[in-house]
Amino acid sequence: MLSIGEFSKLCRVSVKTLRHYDQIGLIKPIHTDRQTGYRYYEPQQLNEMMLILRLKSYRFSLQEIKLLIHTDDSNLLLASMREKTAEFEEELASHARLIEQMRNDMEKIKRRKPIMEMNHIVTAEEFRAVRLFGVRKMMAIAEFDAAFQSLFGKLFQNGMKPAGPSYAIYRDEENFNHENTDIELAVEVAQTDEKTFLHDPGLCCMTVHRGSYENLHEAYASLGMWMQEHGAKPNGAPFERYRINCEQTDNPENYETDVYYPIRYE
Amino acid sequence: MLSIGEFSKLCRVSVKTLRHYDQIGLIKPIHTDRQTGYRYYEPQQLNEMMLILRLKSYRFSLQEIKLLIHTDDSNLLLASMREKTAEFEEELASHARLIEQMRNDMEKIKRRKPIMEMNHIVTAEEFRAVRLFGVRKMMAIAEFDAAFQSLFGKLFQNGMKPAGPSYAIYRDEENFNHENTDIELAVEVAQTDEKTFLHDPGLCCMTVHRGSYENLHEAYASLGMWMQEHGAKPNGAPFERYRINCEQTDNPENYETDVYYPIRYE
DNA sequence: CTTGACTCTCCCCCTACGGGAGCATCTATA
DNA sequence: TATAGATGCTCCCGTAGGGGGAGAGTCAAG
Repeated sequence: MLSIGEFSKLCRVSVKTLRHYDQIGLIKPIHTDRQTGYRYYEPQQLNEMMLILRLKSYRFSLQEIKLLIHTDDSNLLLASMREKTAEFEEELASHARLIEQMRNDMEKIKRRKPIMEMNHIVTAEEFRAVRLFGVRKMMAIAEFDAAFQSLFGKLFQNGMKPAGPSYAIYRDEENFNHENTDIELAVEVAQTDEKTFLHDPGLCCMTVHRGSYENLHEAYASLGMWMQEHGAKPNGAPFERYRINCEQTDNPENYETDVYYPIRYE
Repeated sequence: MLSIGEFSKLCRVSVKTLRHYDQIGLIKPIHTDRQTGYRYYEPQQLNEMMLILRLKSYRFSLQEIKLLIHTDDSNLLLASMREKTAEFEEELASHARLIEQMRNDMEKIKRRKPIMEMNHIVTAEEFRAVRLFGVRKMMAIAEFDAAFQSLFGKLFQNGMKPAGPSYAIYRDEENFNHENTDIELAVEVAQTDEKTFLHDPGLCCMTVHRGSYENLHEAYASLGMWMQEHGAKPNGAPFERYRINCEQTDNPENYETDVYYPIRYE
């Protein structure tokens, strides 16, 4: 039997953390004195603790770890780990891009140039109406991939085929919210039936965004500045057209996205 | 002049976030109505907001960003960014190692083997006393690199030379604490003067840990299990000897660290 | 039997916001 | 111009993963 302090030293985890893990039921001491509340651990629990630490290093949340170690379903563990490795690999790529961008920015700083120079070219145009098939729901930007998958599934179920690029329309006229926005994902189709709709926002300002989606807000900022300069006012739901995306290229640096904002003049 | 909602849509940042940034003084609206408290932004502030978002994507905290954008010292910005890129690169490498380990673990799961198998070989030995030159202070594990730099600086200032590997001695006999532990970093020397001390912990159990330091706690857990099995009790400050570290190899997978825990028998 | 080390619970703190209540204000339309 | 509905305000609470510290109780060695 080890006191919490001894156990703490052997597993290199702070006493605070051990008490926290006890509280949330992640790892409870073998014995807790009813009178004094003192926690006593067994050396065997070091193994369990090491597993917890390893899963933590894999970025599982404590709740996830709790689930994973208290079940015997090795398939669940396997599936979760596959998911995490995929996340890590994704992050590996995005970190590499980020480092590249940081080097770029540092060069700019050395040359006394501002990091952020809005170099999006903005134009105004009457948007040529398109016929779209879409799904609309509350979602986060991170769910786009899955939502597009499901969209294409439904598309084929309905016997349709894509006839052009896909779109995201930001229907949310209220607060913009990163985690829970009212978004319609859609794709151009040739058919005209009751499951499709005509997307006809009218006069828009637009710009082309090249590169990964991480800097997409800069396109919106450019549109905002342009509207200010030209006395235009927002007029409806902005939308994005993914002209070159993961379907066309593996390298996010080559993505091309058209960003549109419907406008009106007072 | 843009209301907070309009500004929010143009910079793709939630209203909540904008109010938060106002509150902490990161970006304040150009005009705030004294009567109503309504916030009004200028489109020019989109530029500032984009800079904030970019720095945020570089993992600066909001406080750091506040400092960086409200100073004109481009050297500070440059230095901070260099630091961050270094961090990202470090993370890139550690992520790659992590992915490798996850693949390994997944293989083990598929073969129905437990992920954590304590395969450290533990032995007991009388530690051969060594003469060390060290600095002792409260620090975090993350500060080791810098602290060792400073240690070697002092070493040379005192006209000494390293005569063996370096050590970390965990003096903290109280709570183990990740962020603030009482640690003595030291290096073997040949001289015997009042600035050096004899490190003579006596009987110890020890094990060799191979690989990066991320899994070092497993070595401690192994020592803990061994002590349990052999009826030994902890007896003083545990310490690590870095036999093969970044000085000898570039690949953390090849690191070799001796982990010692002084013991006594009751 | 004392003393110092250890442990307990409880409460507040951190980051970077999100949710929601309750109320005020703005603006487009009738 | 009246009014409804959209938008805005402040205030309070919650999150994850603990850290810091107060105040009180407990354990073990001399």
